[in-house]
Amino acid sequence: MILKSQVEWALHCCAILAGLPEGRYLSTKALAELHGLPKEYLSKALQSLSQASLVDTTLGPSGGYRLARSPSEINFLDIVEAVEGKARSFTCTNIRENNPCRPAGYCDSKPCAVARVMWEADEAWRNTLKAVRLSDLVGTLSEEVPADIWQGTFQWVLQRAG
Amino acid sequence: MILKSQVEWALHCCAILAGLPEGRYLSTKALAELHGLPKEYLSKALQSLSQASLVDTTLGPSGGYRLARSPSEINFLDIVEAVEGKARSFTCTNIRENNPCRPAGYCDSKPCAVARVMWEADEAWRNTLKAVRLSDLVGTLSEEVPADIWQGTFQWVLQRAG
DNA sequence: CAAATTAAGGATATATGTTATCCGAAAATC
DNA sequence: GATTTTCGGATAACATATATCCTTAATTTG
Repeated sequence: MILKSQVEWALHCCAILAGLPEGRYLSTKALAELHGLPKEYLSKALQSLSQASLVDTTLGPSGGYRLARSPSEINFLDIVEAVEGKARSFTCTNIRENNPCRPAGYCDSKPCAVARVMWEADEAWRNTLKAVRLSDLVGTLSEEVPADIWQGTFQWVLQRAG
Repeated sequence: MILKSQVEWALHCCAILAGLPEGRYLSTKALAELHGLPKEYLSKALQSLSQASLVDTTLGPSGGYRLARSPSEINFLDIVEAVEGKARSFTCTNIRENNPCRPAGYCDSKPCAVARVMWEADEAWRNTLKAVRLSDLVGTLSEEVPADIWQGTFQWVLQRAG
């Protein structure tokens, strides 16, 4: 059970977009350069964010991406689900139905007890992600990343933001 | 991020083994028939349980698998990790190191803030699984599965247990 | 208006992982 | 000695993840 690397990419890109001044856009090219990622493939992750309405886009030179909402209104789960999908990590194939001792046509009233536990764990995972906002991440980063790197990065970004 | 179907299989098999009388073994063949699963491939899942010391095995006719510990001493996480591995679902590739604004040779004091959140969610998932014991599952099943199916199944099993 | 730049999306290729099957070896039972 | 079992290795089919390339349409810049 492994998340796509695109999840990591999308989270880091959103952290950068969160620090972008109002009304400005940052291109795939700049985001790819900043993180050392393959531009064309990173583009797919950003398209996922766009389809999930987490970011706005605009075309042409000076075009690119910006957050569609305030960083305090976007949480980790939003971003993870945009890239990874909303499907649960455990899928129940109802193998209890294959039990040769079951009467033909018997119908279960509840979902399988095994699946219920696995889904509960899945929900705990999602709730943890939902509880952390993008603004929290930015707060942590601005505290932990040395000031010169932090400021230098956004200076670098602003030179490339349309 | 999707768990292998072997996780589902292993959990259901353990639930059956939990109901096996002291000292008796159940074969891959019987477990595969009971759940309608490919015998050879199910065997791999059971081998994982064996390598994790969750089950004991014995060879020859009347051989097979039994739990190595009491059902109250085995939890969901034990079984899931035996099949799926203990690796975290999110792997941090440290893309912050690719930031062109970082001074050469700069070393981070803490793991990436993005990774820490993802790992926290992973731990919440694991803690939920750890909190549910195999004995809890058996308790739920014995309440919810109609008595005739429940008893019929273990009668079927006992005819095949060595 | 023309040229350059951008996001979006389709097509394709490669690598990796999951799902499965088959076989041989060693051990236990009968 | 014949049968049954677990265990491990080898292999193949299939799905998914990763990555690249190309076309199209929209937008900005000159």
